[in-house]
Amino acid sequence: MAKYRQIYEQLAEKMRSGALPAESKLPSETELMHAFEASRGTVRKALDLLQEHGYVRKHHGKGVFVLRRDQIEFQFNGIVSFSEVYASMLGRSIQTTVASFEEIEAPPWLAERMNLEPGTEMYRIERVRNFDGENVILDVNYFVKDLVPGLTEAVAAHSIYHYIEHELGLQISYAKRKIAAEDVTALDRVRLDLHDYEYVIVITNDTFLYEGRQFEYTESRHRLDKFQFSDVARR
Amino acid sequence: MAKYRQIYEQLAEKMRSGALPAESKLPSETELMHAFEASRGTVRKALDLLQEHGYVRKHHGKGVFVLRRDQIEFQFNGIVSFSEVYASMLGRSIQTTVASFEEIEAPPWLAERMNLEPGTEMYRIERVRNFDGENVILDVNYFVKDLVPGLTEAVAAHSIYHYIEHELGLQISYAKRKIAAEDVTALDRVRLDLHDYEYVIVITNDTFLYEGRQFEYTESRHRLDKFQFSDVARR
DNA sequence: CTGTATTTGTACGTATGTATG
DNA sequence: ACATACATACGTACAAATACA
Repeated sequence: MAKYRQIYEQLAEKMRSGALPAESKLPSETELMHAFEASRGTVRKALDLLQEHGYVRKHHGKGVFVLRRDQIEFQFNGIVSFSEVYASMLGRSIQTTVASFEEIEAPPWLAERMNLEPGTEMYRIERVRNFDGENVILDVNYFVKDLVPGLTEAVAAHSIYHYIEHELGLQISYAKRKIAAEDVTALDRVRLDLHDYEYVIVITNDTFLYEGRQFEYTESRHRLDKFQFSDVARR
Repeated sequence: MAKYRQIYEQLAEKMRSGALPAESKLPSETELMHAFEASRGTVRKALDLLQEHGYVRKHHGKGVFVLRRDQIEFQFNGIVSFSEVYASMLGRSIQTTVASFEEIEAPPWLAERMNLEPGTEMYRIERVRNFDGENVILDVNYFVKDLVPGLTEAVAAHSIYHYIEHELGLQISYAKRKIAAEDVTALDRVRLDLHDYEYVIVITNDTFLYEGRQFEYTESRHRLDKFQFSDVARR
């Protein structure tokens, strides 16, 4: 692992364990240089990463300060699937059914979007989230088969992310999300209890591994009235 | 402005204008060094920023490639005000008009939400964003007068965040945001060109100063078809 | 398949600027 | 005025991934 990542990990671990408590000031860059036997640029790169990930805040001329932990954890929620976050927010349970589970070759639009070879083998999964007796969310997942081998319908019914991280031991790095309203499609009408709604809120999700390779593309399609998203942003 | 930011701006502008089209490869770091008369580290810092903001994707050993970038997009990495997001999007006509500017006492629902004394003095501002000749976004801002003194209609027409940070020197710390669809209100019908849309996407925003005091509550109401939100979630 | 050139990634060292106390 | 701490910028060297002859 790169040196600046090692420094990042060690400092992050100290913050999580409480050895570096919230509100406290980190040692200066010069001190960290000596402590880790690294150049200042390398130390700075680790600190930049910590700030980007919400662990610390740098103040020109003052120092680097540890942020409160609750905000960090909130950030962690961000990468988990929306339906799960949504469920925990409402304190109710959502029932998931796997509506479709296929192995396909990547269609051209997806291959281009994910920067894959045409014809790459993929899993395509449709899952419906039922809340209070109504189907309100449709998740369509595409996974690269090579990167996420051994996916089954049983896993899909449980938690795919848990499988990826704990069973396969893959490290998820980041996800790009986009939220927008779209016209209802024929598939939406089949899978969801739409009533008279003509639009759905669509969350597209491109998820990347630590090495920067994209292993997933997902569309999460929500009925308008059952959609809610919240987060905390920092300067 | 820092040199790496200038390089960032110039490259970003070329991508927005199409001089550097999507999918194309940027000149190598060495070429950019000579073109901008900068060191490689400086060029790299600009490229890192471009990647962080979703303009490009760097590929080890291959090069740096321009990503697709469609319609109106909210780049929500951190707290960003409207004019900051769209300042860069010149060439597409976006105009802001202040539709209403009042000094009021905090209504009960707001006092409770912001944890204020009943009757706290506030500014209430309505601003309409016109995109390609249509009014598509309505912002309703509430500011605590004591914390943001001297706000005027002229400031509101320009950039309130710029005023708060640079003129008043206040430190914004974090913002809680929520996004949901809501029924169109009478006010929406007055201010926006809604066509037949019966719903708007509403982003509510509670913004806090560094000491933890809330100074702002804002509702940003978007016409369905002109709403897009994107961000990057990291582990 | 093999070496070579190209391109980005990491790391180090140094110098100077800017904000804070 | 002075010291401290972070920000920017330059230069150099080597490693790692990729492309190509």
